Amino acid sequence: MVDKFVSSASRPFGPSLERLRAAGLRPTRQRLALAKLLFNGIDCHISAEALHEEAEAAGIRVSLATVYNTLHQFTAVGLMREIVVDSQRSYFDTNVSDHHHFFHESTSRLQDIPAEDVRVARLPAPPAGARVKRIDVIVRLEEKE
Amino acid sequence: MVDKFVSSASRPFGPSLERLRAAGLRPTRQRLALAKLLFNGIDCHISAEALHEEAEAAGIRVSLATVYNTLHQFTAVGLMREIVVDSQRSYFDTNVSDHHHFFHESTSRLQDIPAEDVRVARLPAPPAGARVKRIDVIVRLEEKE
DNA sequence: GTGATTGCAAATCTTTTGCACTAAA
DNA sequence: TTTAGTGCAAAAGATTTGCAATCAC
Repeated sequence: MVDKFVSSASRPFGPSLERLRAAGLRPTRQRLALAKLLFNGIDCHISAEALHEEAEAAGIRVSLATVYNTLHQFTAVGLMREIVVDSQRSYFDTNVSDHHHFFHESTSRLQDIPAEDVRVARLPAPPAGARVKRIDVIVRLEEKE
Repeated sequence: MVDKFVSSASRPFGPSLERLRAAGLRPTRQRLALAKLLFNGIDCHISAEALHEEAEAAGIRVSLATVYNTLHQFTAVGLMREIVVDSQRSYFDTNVSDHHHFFHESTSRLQDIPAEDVRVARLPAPPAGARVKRIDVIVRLEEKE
């Protein structure tokens, strides 16, 4: 088995492999396959169930438990982040840069709002002993009539 | 906001009964008891499970299913609102005025931020066909050091 | 009385866990 | 070989549902 890819010129598995290696995650078949689905250059917001279905549709054999594990691992190492908009289901976002979201409640679809497009001003100081970890702005949308 | 207690002398069941009637909800024993726990003048953020425990501690006999029903009914008629901060558990807020939240992740505790203390500026226009239903700002806090 | 409301237990749904098995290093 | 990672099925929580019993009006 080839265990070293010396140059980026020959990347039979694409950049996903290096991405996982750089994050300290062992590049297993399942992680590589999911990474390829997720980090294809298009920012995506997805639930575990949806990713599992997408994987099956792509002919990738992964268990749902592994999809959950993988999404949480990717989140833990900063490759993704979790978005909390629905108390029944978790969504994960491949865009880890500072930004916010529109949430279409009727379709449960998420859409990015660049950080520059929102200014959160005059925020009171956090209570003593606490530090701001992140500010989430969720603009909930409903259908117009 | 506190003027509801002014003429409580003439209201044998307190303001809860009228509050329910005004909302078009039949004032059953369970709804009245939960309303009294919830609308005591202090804004509170609570989960269904926690309210159920609080009710039991107060000697009120209510099933958890009824607590869920009641919280959703109160929310539907505008007496409360749901706050989504944790994908595993729902929180309900007795403060239905426009405001935002600090969320202490280590303790799962919520704290109000008055609307005046946050300015969300330069928000892009919502996509066509959609209307802004609400803007939620959640300031996630972690413990310092 | 009549229809709304409740309790209870079972069902559902999402997410996690335990453990034997497989695969990366 | 050695240990991390995986699948599977079962478990765990949170929430909902179905239906007979009960309550408000």
